[in-house]
Amino acid sequence: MPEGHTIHRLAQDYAAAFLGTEPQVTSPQGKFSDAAALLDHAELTHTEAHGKHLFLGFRESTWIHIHLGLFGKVNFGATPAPPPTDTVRLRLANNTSYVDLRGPTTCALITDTEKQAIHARLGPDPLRQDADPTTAYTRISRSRTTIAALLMDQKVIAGVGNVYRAEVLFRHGIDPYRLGRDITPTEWTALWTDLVALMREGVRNNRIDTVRPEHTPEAMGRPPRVDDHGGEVYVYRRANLPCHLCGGEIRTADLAARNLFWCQACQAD
DNA sequence: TCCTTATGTACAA
DNA sequence: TGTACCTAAGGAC
Repeated sequence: MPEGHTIHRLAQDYAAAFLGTEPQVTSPQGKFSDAAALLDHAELTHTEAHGKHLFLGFRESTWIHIHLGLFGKVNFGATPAPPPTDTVRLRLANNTSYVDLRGPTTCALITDTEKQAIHARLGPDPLRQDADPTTAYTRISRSRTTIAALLMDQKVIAGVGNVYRAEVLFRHGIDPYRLGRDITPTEWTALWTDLVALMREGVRNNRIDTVRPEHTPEAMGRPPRVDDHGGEVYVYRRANLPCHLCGGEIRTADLAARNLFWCQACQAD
């Protein structure tokens, strides 16, 4: 489930299992073998996330840059580690834990300078202490692009993906096709504040829940969710189903090659 | 067994 | 805007 909350959770989980230890580093699949050999039994000294980018720091100087893309998955376990399957790009293993990375879009050895360049091209991340939401609003308020597209643009704001995009716009009654320049400062403050809260909860629970307590299935007297993405949501992947609030049909459309979901009645300008 | 789909991004034209 | 890339699960046959 790779949106920003997943990556921040992974940074915590990698740290909990491996920080301060000198794990065996291997690439059973082979695509990362050379780099793995360089880091084998080096101390893991840092883990960090910015948006959907994960950084594992070794020996205070060298980083593994990981981006899960759409398909990447990470699996932690206790030793003894089972024999790796042939899709494991990266495995760390110490005396107590192992972790396997499969299918990442990026898994590369980078320097501190290269890492700085990645931070520089990413927008503020609601899950980071150093995030400044006004830099995002500066871009949004000048843009003729839709707010739905802007929220997915990692240069504008880092870590929001298709689920948080759809859900936060619903929670604030904002039409996804509204242009960035028509989003008021008040609306942006509310969106950002809500993203901080939702994504923090996402890290804590390792899943995305966006439905307010008063709108849960129990509170509304409707059947529990049937979707399998893991959390309780208002509109994401609920095309043609009734809106939890107004009963209208949830709409879906293609926007920049991604599926957009929204309730036309609840999200009118 | 094949086909579709997915919470993402980069690059070519 | 289209396409390529990486993997695995679920559903249609």
